[in-house]
Amino acid sequence: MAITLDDVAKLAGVSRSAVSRTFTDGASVSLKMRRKVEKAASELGYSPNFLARSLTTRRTKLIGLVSDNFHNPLFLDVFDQFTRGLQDRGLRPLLVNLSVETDAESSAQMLRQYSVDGVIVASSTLPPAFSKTFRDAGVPVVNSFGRYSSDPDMHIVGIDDIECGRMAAHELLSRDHTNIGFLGGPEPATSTQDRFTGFQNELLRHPQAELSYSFADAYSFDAGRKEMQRLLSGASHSEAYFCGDDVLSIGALSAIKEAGLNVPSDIGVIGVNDMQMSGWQNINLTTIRQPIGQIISVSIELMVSMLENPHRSPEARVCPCTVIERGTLRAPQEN
Amino acid sequence: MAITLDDVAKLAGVSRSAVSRTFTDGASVSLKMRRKVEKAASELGYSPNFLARSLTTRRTKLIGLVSDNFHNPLFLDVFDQFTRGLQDRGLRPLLVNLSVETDAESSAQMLRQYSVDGVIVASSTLPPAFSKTFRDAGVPVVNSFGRYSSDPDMHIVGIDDIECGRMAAHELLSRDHTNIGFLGGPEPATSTQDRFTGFQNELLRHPQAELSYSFADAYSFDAGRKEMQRLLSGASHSEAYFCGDDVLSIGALSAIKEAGLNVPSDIGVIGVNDMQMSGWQNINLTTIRQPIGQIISVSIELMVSMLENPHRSPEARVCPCTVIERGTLRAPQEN
DNA sequence: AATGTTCTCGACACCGGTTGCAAAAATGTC
DNA sequence: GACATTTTTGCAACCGGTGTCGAGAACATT
Repeated sequence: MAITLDDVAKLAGVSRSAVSRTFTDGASVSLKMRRKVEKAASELGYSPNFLARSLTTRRTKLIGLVSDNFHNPLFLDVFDQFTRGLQDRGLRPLLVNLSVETDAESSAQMLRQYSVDGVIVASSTLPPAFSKTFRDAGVPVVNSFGRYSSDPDMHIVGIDDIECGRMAAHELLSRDHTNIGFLGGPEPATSTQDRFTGFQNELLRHPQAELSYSFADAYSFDAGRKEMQRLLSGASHSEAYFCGDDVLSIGALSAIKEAGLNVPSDIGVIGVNDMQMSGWQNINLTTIRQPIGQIISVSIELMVSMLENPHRSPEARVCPCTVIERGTLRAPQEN
Repeated sequence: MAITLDDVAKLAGVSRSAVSRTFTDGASVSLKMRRKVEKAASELGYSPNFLARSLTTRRTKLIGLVSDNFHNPLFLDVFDQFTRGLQDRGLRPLLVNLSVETDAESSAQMLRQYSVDGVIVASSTLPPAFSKTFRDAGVPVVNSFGRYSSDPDMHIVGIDDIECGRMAAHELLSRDHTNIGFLGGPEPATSTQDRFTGFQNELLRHPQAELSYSFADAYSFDAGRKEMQRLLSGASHSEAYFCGDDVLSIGALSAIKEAGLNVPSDIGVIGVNDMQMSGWQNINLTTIRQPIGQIISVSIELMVSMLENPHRSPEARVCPCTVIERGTLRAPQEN
């Protein structure tokens, strides 16, 4: 069924090499030859087999795209932008879903068996050990949405979660809130820990502020709602909350409304991410934007540069967050 | 860097074929030989190169997963389930994003260049011509979320949109609504047309019902909100709307609330899809569930069976929708 | 016209595997 | 123990390409 190099060579009456050359750029072929081959090729509808080619070139243009975030609406955008960005550069995403308890180790091996040129790990929760598997196997890897380190042992692109926590604290303080809550994501996640650290540090500089904190057990609507329900049913709750992420915030907002309380007059909420939905008028969440577009384009840029120079030394790139002021936090106090 | 068959053969002191055989199941190797090879292989950390293998076996286990729905939150679930389902069967999804004006034709060619074993087109909006490219090239293809046909020329899995429209009409009628609106998705989409047809047909059977209709220009929150705003600003609006999909419905709900109207007492809304978010307590959308889990597992099942028997004749499988009663439609009338 | 350069092309070995075939080894039978 | 039968093994060709190398063609130089 499939048309091969030989078929074209035969039809054009030239050598196999000649055909190969007209299809690899930078090869020396005369115009006459190229014409002849191209004519034969288009007659037969030939196009080269990438996989066979990869055997000798050692380049597949396949990039493993690994994630375990298939439940956070933010990641639909992430996948959209990654796939488009990779496609634009002629790279092909081989998608790996590590959501469920798939064996990470075997996924890593599988990606190597497919000779991927590189791997992008898009997750804030996958253990660094996973990414290191690839680095150790000599496969370029960049960890997107990973934890910043001043001395990274692989490429990392993400935000500064400590700074992010600090920003949130600053926003709440600037609105004269003193009784402040932290409703974090899953406690073991480094992003949760770092955001808490930054948040707490900033509050400590303001002795009038009182901090209470707790954690949801997932980044999900239900987890946010459940935890906020728990908080509201207690003896007292804080005036304003920094929630671990937008989807958690939206769950919390739902619980607040159900309890008959008003946002932002009774309780304020600020989230993180600024996913699409947060801007919807019926949600209108004040949040800290994680610049996913930038994170992704930087990740791809790093990947591409590693493909050219695999021994590029690891870099950690941090992308700046910005506060998106909407309707779930009262207006800042005038001074 | 990479360890090859030869390395293992040399270390084990056996032939290349012997090594190959121990790694392809169903091959005849003695236990002794297998042990020897496995020992050498694990010492070197060898695992076979799938791509090289595919050259002779003509099987890559690569499945092209093509979609243009990277903005509908429903599809995060879709990707989650597709990737997991494929992985579970040892297949690897090569993701293709056709959201933007990427040339569909060239994407199809690229997938063939990567020798994918099959292609799953997950979209209700991509033209059938695209899927046919693969069929004509002899590549198994299944069109998920495609339009039902009684005499399909390729595998199609989806819902019966006409029936879906009918169900929506039935629900609205059973609540004694007479002044009824259809707020459809993009007009050219076959799903929009079919749902409208079914909806209209059912209403025609009830002469007291009055139908007005219009279309949003995308399946998006903004489009739904904008269109509902337009409807509400007009001279009169309907009592209840069947919206083309959930995200459209949520946009419409937002507009309704902004206009100071109450759901479901002033206006009722019913959507289609039942995505995660529709069940969130602060949205609580009454909707017609599209059984995506079933659609996906059937799609994968069909794909797998085509891999075994490529000339299986095309089937159209329709999965049943169900009404999910929540809070955006008033209670049915008692009889 | 003779010589030197630069291009272009084909032969051939290779990439990392699989597989048909025949020889060799193991097993069964009497 | 001799022979037939089955199983296991290695050889070599092949999958669809790439890339090096040397020969010959084309062109330039004197």
